[in-house]
Amino acid sequence: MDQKVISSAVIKRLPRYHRYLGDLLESGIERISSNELSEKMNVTASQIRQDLNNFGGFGQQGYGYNVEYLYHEIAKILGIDRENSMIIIGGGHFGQTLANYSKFEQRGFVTKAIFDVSPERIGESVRGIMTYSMDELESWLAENPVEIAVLTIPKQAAQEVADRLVACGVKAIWNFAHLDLKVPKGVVVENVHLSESLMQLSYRIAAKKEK
Amino acid sequence: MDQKVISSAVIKRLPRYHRYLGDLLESGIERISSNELSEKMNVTASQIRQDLNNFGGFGQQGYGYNVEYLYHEIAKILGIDRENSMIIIGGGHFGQTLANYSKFEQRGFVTKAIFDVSPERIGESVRGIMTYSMDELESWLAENPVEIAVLTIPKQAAQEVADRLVACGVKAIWNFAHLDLKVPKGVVVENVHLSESLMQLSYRIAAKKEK
DNA sequence: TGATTTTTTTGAAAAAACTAACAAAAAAAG
DNA sequence: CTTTTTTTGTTAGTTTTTTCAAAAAAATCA
Repeated sequence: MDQKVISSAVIKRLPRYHRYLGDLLESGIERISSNELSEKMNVTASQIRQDLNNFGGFGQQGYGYNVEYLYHEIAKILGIDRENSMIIIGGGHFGQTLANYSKFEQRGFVTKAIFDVSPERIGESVRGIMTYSMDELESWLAENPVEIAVLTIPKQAAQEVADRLVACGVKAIWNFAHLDLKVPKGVVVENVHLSESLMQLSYRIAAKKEK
Repeated sequence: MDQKVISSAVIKRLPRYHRYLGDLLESGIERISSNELSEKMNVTASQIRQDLNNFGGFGQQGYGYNVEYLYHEIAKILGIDRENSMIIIGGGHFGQTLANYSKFEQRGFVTKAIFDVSPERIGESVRGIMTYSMDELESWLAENPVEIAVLTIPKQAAQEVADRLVACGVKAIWNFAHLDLKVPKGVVVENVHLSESLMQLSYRIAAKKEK
């Protein structure tokens, strides 16, 4: 029923609000006004208020926002107030690094398994997370449905694997492969293209030199 | 002299154009019109033409764009037509993974050294890239200036290290630490906040369920 | 209680991003 | 060599996003 579409510009800012509120929470600050927060975060107070009001009124006139409450409300909006289970496809350096990264777990993103094609990796485990053969993908997922599949495989294999994941009912892909995946409507893909990020940095270096 | 400021929305799209042109080049296609490209990339032809025209007229009426020429021109704009040297600060899993990733090298991003605080890592090497002590950072950089420093350290240490890097003349930081770095004007920072990316994915999963 | 603070909410203005349209140039066709 | 077609470069128009302003409401604080 909550049919209003929130612009992606707003969504992108939410995790940052959440982070700052987490920092405030840690330093024991109980309340904050949009004005104070705007100074810390270097955005306008108006934008903070408007962003938050997309989801409801979390503040109180004359008081501001309760840090802990707002922190948890944003977590709810972001869907990180519950467990999100993940599998990692691709047990190479990158996949293992992500499996190793315990910060994700603290946010509720729990990696359940790693899948890989190469026989020597199968059976290995990282922090207790087992590596299975890609052949077992379908049967494993049938028994253990997950929210998110993380793709850390070469782009040549990525589309085919994505198709298999979608066929197994996976509805969200965190894609590190350097291509644009084609998925049916209803499946969400979030891309992390590191080389593109690096190129943007490079552009800004180059652009500065020209001046 | 080239004082026109290009919007970051345009910059973000350039690497993607470059990638598609690279694919076309590999499949031996010599020319392409903005219309054909727009179909492949799922953007409007108008946007492609306008984006490119920010940097000059690379096409020809009645012909379209020469794939190879445009590919190299975009590379020039992005500053990836030359070597960009990097150091990685933080020799943990993530730092090592990035050092291992040879794709960056193919694009001209060459990692020269890794720096770390923990004694057991110092002296280790990844693909011939040596790990040095953080104590050696200043002296090493004095001898070997680099374009880009990659920060893959915990956020607690990140600002202090960034300050040291800036003091050594580093002008660009690729930041994986989960905080907003404060740097003087003239230093560029490109953030990769993986947990924020994951949260955006999580939001989209949660938002879909509500319908 | 009454003055003050600060959000909520609305509306409008300004800026940014995107799309559509078209003249001009080149290529292709006849 | 002329005409038609293609397709860019560029301008104008539209939509989206952001910023700004201000009234109303609610809570705080003295």
